[in-house]
Parts: sequence; C-alpha cells; structure tokens
Amino acid sequence: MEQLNSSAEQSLSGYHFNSVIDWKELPIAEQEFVKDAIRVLKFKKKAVIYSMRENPRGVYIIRKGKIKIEQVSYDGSVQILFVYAESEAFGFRPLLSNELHPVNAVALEDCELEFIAADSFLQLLRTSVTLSNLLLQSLSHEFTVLVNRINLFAQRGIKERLAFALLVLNEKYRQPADTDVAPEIKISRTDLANYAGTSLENLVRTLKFFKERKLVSVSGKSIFLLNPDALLLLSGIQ
Amino acid sequence: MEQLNSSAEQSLSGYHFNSVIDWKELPIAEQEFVKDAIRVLKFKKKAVIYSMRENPRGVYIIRKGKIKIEQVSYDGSVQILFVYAESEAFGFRPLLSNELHPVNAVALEDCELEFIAADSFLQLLRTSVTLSNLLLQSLSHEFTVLVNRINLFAQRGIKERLAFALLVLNEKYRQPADTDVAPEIKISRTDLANYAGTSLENLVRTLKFFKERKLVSVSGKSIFLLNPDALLLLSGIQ
DNA sequence: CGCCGTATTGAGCGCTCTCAACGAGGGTGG
DNA sequence: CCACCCTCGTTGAGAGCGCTCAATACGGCG
Repeated sequence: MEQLNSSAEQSLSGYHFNSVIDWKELPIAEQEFVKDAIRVLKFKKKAVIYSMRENPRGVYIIRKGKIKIEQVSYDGSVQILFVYAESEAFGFRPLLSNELHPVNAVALEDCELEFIAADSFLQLLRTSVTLSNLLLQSLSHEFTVLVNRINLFAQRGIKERLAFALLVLNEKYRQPADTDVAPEIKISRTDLANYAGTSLENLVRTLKFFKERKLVSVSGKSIFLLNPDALLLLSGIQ
Repeated sequence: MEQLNSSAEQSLSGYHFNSVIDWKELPIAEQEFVKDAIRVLKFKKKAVIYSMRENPRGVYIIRKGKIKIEQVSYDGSVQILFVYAESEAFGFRPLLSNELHPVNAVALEDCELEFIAADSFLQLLRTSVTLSNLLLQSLSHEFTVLVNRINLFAQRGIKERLAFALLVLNEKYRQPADTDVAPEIKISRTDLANYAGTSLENLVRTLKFFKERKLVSVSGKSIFLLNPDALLLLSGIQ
C-alpha cells in the first residue's frame, strides 16, 4: 500500500499544491519581524474566517485544523476549491492583486490560525526579495495546478473527478509522521460532493461504486483509500 | 451597444486577464537589458510554439497575432485554456516554478513574437524587485480568474460556458482603437468548442440558439456579439 | 468538376441532475 | 429513559442535457 501511495503522490504533483510559505528561508531579521507580527486566532468548526467580497485583512497560516475555500453562486450552489491543512497559508492573494476576496474561507474543524495583518505582510514583501521569490514560485506552481483542474472539470465525468478529489484529500489528511498508514479522510458527504463538483446523491452513488470495487472503505464519516493507484488510473489524470 | 459592452467588460474582470508585463514600469537600465535580450520570432498559423512536457525556453510576448494555450489529454480530447493577443506574455510560468510546460502553445494566426531566453529573464528577475512585484500582482489576479473559471466549468451548463467564452474572446479580438465597434471573433468552430469545453456539434447547436435569439450574428467563421449584456446574464457570472 | 476539410443537422443513448421517500444517528426535552 | 426531532446519509425513479454516431451541406482549392 505504501509504495502505491507514493506513486500516486508523485503523479499528483501537477494537480495538487501545499500552499506553504517557508519562513525559514527568510533572513533572520525578517523571521523576527514575522514572529513579532503574528497573532493567534481560534475558530470553531464551521466558523467563517472571511467571506466573498470582503476586503482581505491579512495572511492566515494554519497551526492546527483544516479549512475549506469555497465559492457560492447567486443560485446557492457551492463549489469547494481547496482544502488547506496544517502549516499552509491562505488569504493573501487578493492582497497582492488589490482585489476583494473571491471566495469564503470556513473552518472544517476547530482551528488555530496564525494571523499577520495586511500592512505588516505588505511591508515585509516590499523589502524582502526572498519572500517575493518564494511567493512567485508558489503562485506559478499553483497556476499549473489550477490549469490542470480546469481541464479535469471541463472534460471528465464524476467518477474521475471524485477519484481525483479523494487522492488530493488523502494527502491533505495524511498525518505528518504517518507516511505508512492510510489517512482517515473525515469530511461530510455534502462537502465532498461540493469539492468533486457534483450533487450529494450522485456523490453517494459514486462512493458506493468505489466501495463495491474495494477502492475505498467507509466507516461512518471517514473514508480510507484502499487502492490509490487504481483511483489514479480511474481519474485519468496521467 | 457600446455602453453595454463596457458594462460587460467590467463584470468580466474577475473572469478574464490580460497577461501583460508592463516593461515601462521597470527602471531604465532594466528596460535596456530587456531590449538587448529580445529576439523576434515568426510563426505561421497552426505552428506549435512549444509543447507539453518540454522544458520552458523563455518568455514570449506577442507583437502581432494570437495564440492559444491548450491541453491535450491521453484520450485525445483538447481543452483550450486561454487565448492570448497582442502585447500579452506567456510561457514564463513554468520557468518560475521550475517545471515542464503543462500545455501546448499554438499560433491561431500568423504571429510575430518577441522572445527572451530563460537565463536572461531569470537573471533580470533575480535583481529586479519591480519585476517581481509586477509578476506577483499579475499571478495573484490570474489565480482569482482561474478559481472563478473552475467554478464555471464545474457548475454551469454549455449555454453559460459558451456565453462566457464569447465575452472573453470579444475582449481578446477587440482592436485597440475600436472600442466602439463590435469585434470580429474569427475562430474555428472546433477551437471554440474546445475553449467552451464541449463537443463540436453541441457548440454549433448552442451557437444557433444564440443566433435565433439575436445575441450573436455569424458570417462565415466570424462571430459578432449583438447583445453582450444578455450574454452576461446568460453566463450567470454576475 | 471533384475533393477535402469544415460546418450543420438529426437521432438515439447514457450520464448526471432533480425530486421524493426512507433510514440512521445524535442531541434535546419531557 | 425514552420519544421526538433534526440533520445527515442512502436509495429509487424519471427527466433532461450533452455526448456520440451518422448523414448531409458548404466552401475553398487544385
């Protein structure tokens, strides 16, 4: 299982990103600046961290918990775009392009977030070439990922999209030390449906299809991938 | 018509980008560096500028003509992701994130491109804070655009996707001086289908639907938008 | 004039959505 | 402690959208 996992992981690289800003790469002085600027915020499960059309207030870095980034359309349909896990940063992009938030950020679990206010972050950015380059590199990679995802949504059916969604979530829910254990993907059916871009009913049916073929196992709200390689094949992303 | 056009244009901002690097914002010395680094390349219609899985060779800026960025899946299906027009830059993102090209770039018309080799571009980037910031701003905006497009493809039907596609192309095909004339969108049905993410036959049918409702007019391969505002409503992106 | 690539139209099928009913589980108040 | 409710999950049936296959029309070019 573990070897299979890692092969799936590799093929995913163009389809998945960790939005991590590695502060350790900054000069010491700048690291100190960051350390001083950080405040810690706590959010309960389902709490809204920010909403669409708000002004961005700063950068958030996840210390503990997971959050979802979603977009709600005028007709009420919800699309979950990303799930961020420990040590990932979010909320800063509209700061850079001077726009309003295009999405909601909502806590999937109880969360502890580090927060750096917009002015501190932008002040640092103006002076730090290293930070600029880190962000550039990260944004460029994410561009590739998003392009691949557009293709996925434009061209692929639900089985493929769900297979893909599960593979990505499998990485997000992996515990740092547990590379050799199948992660426990703990997410509501509704959220999973909105992430895969389908209806709740269809999601349940497709999940059942996967279960019958021993690709996943389900116990309560938790999903475990039994055969990531087969899912990768199914997702048709290679 | 013109007022309608400009209102559509505004609402499109979160769904559309001009990938322009404004060299004029750089210090004079850097502008000179760029000027010396540029070579001019010519490509015939349908010529491939670069292909998926190739190493990125440098930055291209369009002096004349239009190009399409497309992704081809293992099953042969093609998704056109962007169309770039005069003065837009492309091909540099995988340079920044040190990846292979995830897409093909193909000339839609006979083209004249300015080319800056990878090492020159990266050398400039290492020293130029202004360039870093320009790119950061641009990439962040594009991130927003892509996020919105994922939503579009994941949640919307063909009418909506085509309406949206036409609105974006309308901007791409607009002549610089002609803000008061409906642009002539000159693109093959197949390309348009691949851009809207549907089959050729379905595209033709949907286009006919638009024609019958006086939303567009067609003469040969050229399409003119008669009622951008109605298309905007139809696309449901407001 | 005939050929080839492109565009258009029709018919039938399969996937996915919606609507609707039912089941399971957890929390709350009587 | 149990009955109830409320949310979440599951299953079934039917409708509609969009796809594929196939046939026909159009238009430029040799």
